[in-house]
Amino acid sequence: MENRMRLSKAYVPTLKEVPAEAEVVSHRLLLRGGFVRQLTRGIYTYLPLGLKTLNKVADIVRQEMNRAGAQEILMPMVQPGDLWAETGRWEFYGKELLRFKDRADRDYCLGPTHEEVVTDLVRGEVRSYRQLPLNLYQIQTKFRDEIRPRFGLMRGREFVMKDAYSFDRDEAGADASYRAMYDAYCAIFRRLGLEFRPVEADTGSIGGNFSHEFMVLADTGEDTIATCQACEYAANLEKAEVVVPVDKCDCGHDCPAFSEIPTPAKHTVDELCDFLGIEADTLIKTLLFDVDGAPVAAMVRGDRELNEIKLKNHLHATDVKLASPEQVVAWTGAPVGFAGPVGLKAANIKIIADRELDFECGWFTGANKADTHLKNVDLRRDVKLDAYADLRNITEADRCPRCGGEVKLRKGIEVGHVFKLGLKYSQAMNASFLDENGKEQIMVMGCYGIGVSRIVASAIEQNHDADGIKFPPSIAPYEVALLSLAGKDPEVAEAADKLYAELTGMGVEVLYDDRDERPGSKFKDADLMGMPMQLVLGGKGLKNGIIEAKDRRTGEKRELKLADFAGEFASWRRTVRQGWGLGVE
RNA sequence: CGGGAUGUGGCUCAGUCUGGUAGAGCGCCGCGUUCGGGACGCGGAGACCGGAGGUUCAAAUCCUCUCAUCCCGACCA
Repeated sequence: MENRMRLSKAYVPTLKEVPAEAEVVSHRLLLRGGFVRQLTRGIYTYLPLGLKTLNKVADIVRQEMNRAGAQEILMPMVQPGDLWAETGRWEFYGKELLRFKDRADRDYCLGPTHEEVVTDLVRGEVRSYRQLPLNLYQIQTKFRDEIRPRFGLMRGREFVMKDAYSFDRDEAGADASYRAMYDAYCAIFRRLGLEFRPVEADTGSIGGNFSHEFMVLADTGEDTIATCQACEYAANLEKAEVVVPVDKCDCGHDCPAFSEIPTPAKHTVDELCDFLGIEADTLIKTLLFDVDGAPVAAMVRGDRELNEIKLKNHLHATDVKLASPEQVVAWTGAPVGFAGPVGLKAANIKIIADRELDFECGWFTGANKADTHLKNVDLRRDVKLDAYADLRNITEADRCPRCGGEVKLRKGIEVGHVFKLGLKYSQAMNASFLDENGKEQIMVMGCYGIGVSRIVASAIEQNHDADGIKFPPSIAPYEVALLSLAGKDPEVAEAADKLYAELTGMGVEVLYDDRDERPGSKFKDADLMGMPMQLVLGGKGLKNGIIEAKDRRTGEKRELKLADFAGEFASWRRTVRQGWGLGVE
């Protein structure tokens, strides 16, 4: 890879003003810094600087994947429809799958992921247990016709992804493959210089015992993760288990019989609390769901958030959606806002309560009657429940499910996901092999994704300031920005040229701002583009035999002696990299 | 898919309500003066105002349709 560039000759169109279409920070800075340009919604061109960074991320991913024993391949982006029919996904994948026909009217799609293609590849070639395990990966452009692409590179329709697929002879082998990928991912994100957390994640429709997401921590992230302050536990909010202290109940379940209270037009928890002068944690909210076509009432305390994923998993359901107002009327006999567990109308409606509701009584609930609620409800006494379950989101007031430590909620951006596929695809597509006994076995699969282009965006979301990007040294397009403030002074220009040559000779990647611009523009552009180290050579400095060095991350400046440039630079470089948690490579 | 908003030189915007034939700043080209945190002067190039149709003597402006882009939502009773 070319490791240097003169800015005077480079296609790096920086923008002084913020393009109107960009809302989030990474998108704005990528446009302003001349890294990308948008072609159409969710689809971007990578300009030289953007591509440089993208490739650096890809290289780190590639090196660690290879180190972990995976082998790189490149599969086609265009895939035949009948392959997708084999796994049933031609039917189920939905509109994210961009479909089209060729001249012979055959069905094709643009690959949003490659389980079908890779399984087809492997089933054709692998016959014996001796050929397993196998881990194949690629770094490739994916296309998903997202409902709503947004945030620039963060959620594009076309994006670069590393996807790996492992094939093992049995569960134990699959576990080992999974572990190897988990470790490789940790190594990757450490080398990228990003603050990240592997978190336990919901396995979604794929199923399987466990799955981890790799989250880059950033306040602008769309995901919420719960992390323990004491142990290693971290989980996606949708997965994080809530532990209820069992000694909490001291009410004796001896409250008086429930009775109706009039609550005219009080539909929401807030309205009800204001009206009755009570706290939200003394009432139960009852949410009605259409679960695979059947009615379900789910209850959580008034101040809690119901977690739909937990509900879905508890019921082993495939489709959970909030009931429509019509369904609510049909099932409860009351308009929306007055549902409660006592006397629910719908036949065979399932009633599920969050676990913590078991430890108190005297609840306020809806009465299944317009403008009416109940007080003094005791779930044990008054309701026939189908189950208690962990249904709500964890909060910072809860304790770690592993060690009881303090839990903090943080925002993150999902940049990697590892999970076990089991037999889902290998069975559907008959990817089998013969074991030692000559017996046919189905391969056990795993799949492992990293959003390469999303990493670029999330690195910026995590590391920026008002002036621009602060790239970690490992993925900055160039490690050093060398600014020549020569003006008309040929001596400075000459000295800067020499430094440029010297640095590249030392194997340092340099972006050399040799443009005929005023110093202010160069400073602004350098800060914007985010190279971690800035070297500024001006007339005064040259006279005094020094060059100014600025750490973009901290803003800290120091002066390096030109007489011992190589030595002083090397030591400064070490300092800067250490600040990023990186060694010298 | 529902809601909201916006399309005017490369970029950011004004002009639209109240029709009269297009403006500013930045950027770009030339010359000169400048040169350590986005300089200044003079001269210049660049837009059939997203597209189509309509109303009108006359449309960036009014009407209809359409295309594109952005934001919010598509779960908390």
